[in-house]
Amino acid sequence: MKKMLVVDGNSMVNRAFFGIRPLSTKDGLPTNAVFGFLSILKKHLDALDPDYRVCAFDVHEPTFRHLSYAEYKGNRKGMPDELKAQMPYAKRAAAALGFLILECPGWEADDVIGTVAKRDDDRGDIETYILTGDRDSLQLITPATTVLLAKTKEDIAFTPAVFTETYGITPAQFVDVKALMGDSSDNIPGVAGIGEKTALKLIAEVGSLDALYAEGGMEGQTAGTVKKLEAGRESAYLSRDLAEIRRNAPIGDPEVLWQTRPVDADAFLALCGELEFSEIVSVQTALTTEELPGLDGFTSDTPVAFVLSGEAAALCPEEGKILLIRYPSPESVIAFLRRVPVVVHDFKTLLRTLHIPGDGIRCAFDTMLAAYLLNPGKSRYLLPELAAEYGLSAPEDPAHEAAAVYALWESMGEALRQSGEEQLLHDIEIPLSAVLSEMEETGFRIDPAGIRSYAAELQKQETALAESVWFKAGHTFNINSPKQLGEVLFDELGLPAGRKTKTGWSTDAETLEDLRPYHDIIDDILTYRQVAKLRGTYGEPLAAQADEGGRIHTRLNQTGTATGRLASSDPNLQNIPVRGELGRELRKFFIAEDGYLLVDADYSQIELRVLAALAEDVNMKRAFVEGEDIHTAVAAEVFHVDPDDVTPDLRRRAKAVNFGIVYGIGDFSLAKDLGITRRQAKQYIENYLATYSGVSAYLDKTVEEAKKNGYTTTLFGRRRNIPELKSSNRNLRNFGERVAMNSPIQGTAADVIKIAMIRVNRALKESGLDARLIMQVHDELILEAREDCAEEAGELLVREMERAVTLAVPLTADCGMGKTWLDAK
DNA sequence: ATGGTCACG
DNA sequence: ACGTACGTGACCATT
Repeated sequence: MKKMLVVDGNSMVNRAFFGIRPLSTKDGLPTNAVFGFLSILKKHLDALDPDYRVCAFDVHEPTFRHLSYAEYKGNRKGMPDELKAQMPYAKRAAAALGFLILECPGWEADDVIGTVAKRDDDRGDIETYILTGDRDSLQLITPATTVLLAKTKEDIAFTPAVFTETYGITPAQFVDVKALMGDSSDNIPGVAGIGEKTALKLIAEVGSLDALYAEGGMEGQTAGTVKKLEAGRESAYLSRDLAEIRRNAPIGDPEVLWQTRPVDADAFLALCGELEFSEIVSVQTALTTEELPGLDGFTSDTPVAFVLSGEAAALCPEEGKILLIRYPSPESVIAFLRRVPVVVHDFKTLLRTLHIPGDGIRCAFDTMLAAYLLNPGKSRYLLPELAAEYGLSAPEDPAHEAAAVYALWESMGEALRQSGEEQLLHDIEIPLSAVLSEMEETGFRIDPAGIRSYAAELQKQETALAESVWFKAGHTFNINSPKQLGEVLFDELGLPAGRKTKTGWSTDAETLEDLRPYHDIIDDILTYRQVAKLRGTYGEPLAAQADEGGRIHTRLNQTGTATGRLASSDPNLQNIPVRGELGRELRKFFIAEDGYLLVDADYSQIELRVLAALAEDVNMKRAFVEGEDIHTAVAAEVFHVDPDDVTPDLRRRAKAVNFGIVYGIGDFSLAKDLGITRRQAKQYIENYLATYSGVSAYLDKTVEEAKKNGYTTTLFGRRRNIPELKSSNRNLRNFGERVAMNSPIQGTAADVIKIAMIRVNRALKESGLDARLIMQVHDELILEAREDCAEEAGELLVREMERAVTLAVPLTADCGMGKTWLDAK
């Protein structure tokens, strides 16, 4: 759906005139109405971001088609000269902001607006928003037309539901109410003696003016009311004609309404100059020339707090000085960013908004990334909330946001020095944010048609499986509902129930696996689940998110995890199936551009290598230095066998132990994972910790320090607060201990690949190879490289990943390439 | 909005 | 006696 904003120009300029204290240029030209009108337009453009913009004006002073000029003058004061003088400027202002100006001689602005709204409604694919201060327009409300009624304090958005809630009638009935109650300001007589209350009550009860005046329509009304109605019948019908907004004004070619009009920065600038809106003009000039007038001592190496929001940019070069630029052209913003270092909140989004790479743009500080480093446990890092945390008042417009960013820069910079994370911000997170912006912008090509046919095949299987399940259950039910599924399995079929969840019996795959021997419905349910998951999560939704070029642009969230990892969303490309046969097929549809190849490299055992390095465990380091297979080496040690005698099963067990160590092991979970007794699991762990005593000592030390400090740190100083360690709840405390063991390992690995990404990106640009980074999956990086560059790009990729940091153990990366993600891995 | 389930590292 | 491996995001059903 497209959106259109239709503004009642006279009504809004009028409100601005009376609502804003007098202003004028030094020559005496009044400007307050234009200034206020601009603010109103800007506010609504920001809030609504409409595709089409129309502003209707009365051609002359409001006239009333049933009154002579003398009568009109008698009832309404003329427009003050101070307001009249501003009308041409108001029209120029609206035009500069991309509004189509509509004026229709002999027709009121209301009629023009009604006509526009009707044409939008007839087209059927436009949401229309009418901005006016005049309640008459409420009759124009439809499901697709909302009236934004301007009030002194706030606007009310009248949809049909809101209108009916407020008045007890439908928008279409409003004219009939007006016919009865009249409107003195519009010289609509109505029925003498009938006011708003009675009129609303009558129409709500009877339905319409016609019904009221029909045979028996006044039954049940008081004698007095009936008498007034009878006497005012003719006046009522005349009033209805007057009150009804006409929707056939000659406004010309309808297509003209549905054209998008860019903001005309030059015209806007010229207008602001004439009206001496100096604040706006001086800064606008600053962005388009080499100088920033009015900023003493401003050099181009001193960072300025910068906020780009909607259709305004704001600067704060020093405390107490804020500058607002309305509607700067993207070119001028980009030129500015190339000249002056900036302090921002969310650098990546700034780059994405402007669709530019980060090269040549100096980001001196990012308050969002700083806030994340100081406390990575939060779910969001919104500027107003951050400001509140640091005792600043809530910024309500871009200019004050810039002021808040500036103030936060000072206090957070200090906090970051205190926590030792300053380097992390400047050397890793900020440079990385520019890399992520480019990756998001580039996207990952998929084969939407391929995915759709894959999804259609899954759909067939899903339907067949559901029917089989229903047949075996004896009736249909929603297999996707754990509640209904539980009832079928455990109540009706009498299968033995296992674990409980908060809401009922568990039906997860692990539980169902144990039930396989009892009933052949289980097999179908498990397969159904698998197929439904693939179709529902990775089928149609993924295909639908591709752009015209077949590329999907995931969001790589840099502040989404407590450990320092990235998170991918909309869609999540970090959990595309790979483990299962059927799911892995999906990777065939993740492809390279024609003439290009995907180059995929992943770190080998990065978390265990990081653990060996952090723990300085000689035994484990030796295994990696000598290039041993770590799971085999651990199996040999823990199970006391010769490395040559390690069977695949022993290796599998050792692998599970290794995972357990990284996650903060417990014998219970290891036992469950391996299907062995708790006693045996305990023995495995003891053997492990005895063999790798450095790891054992390291984990103890890490937990101890975390308890003392309240946080853990990675090799590069990234912190994670762990308040759970102080909990009186033992489960929570245990959880805190596991987190303390895991976070430095997972977090350091995250630091390493982030450094690698920055290096890979830089090296690729310097090499001149036609290759670009397109995805990261925690220990894996994916490039898209032109076929003749792929080999070299792959070598570069592996080299930069392996050399990203120097640890006490070597880092190795394995590389593959192919047309599809499946082939490349 | 929350919980259950399941996809990934 | 108790609960029980780290980190994510999407979908569906239910409230």
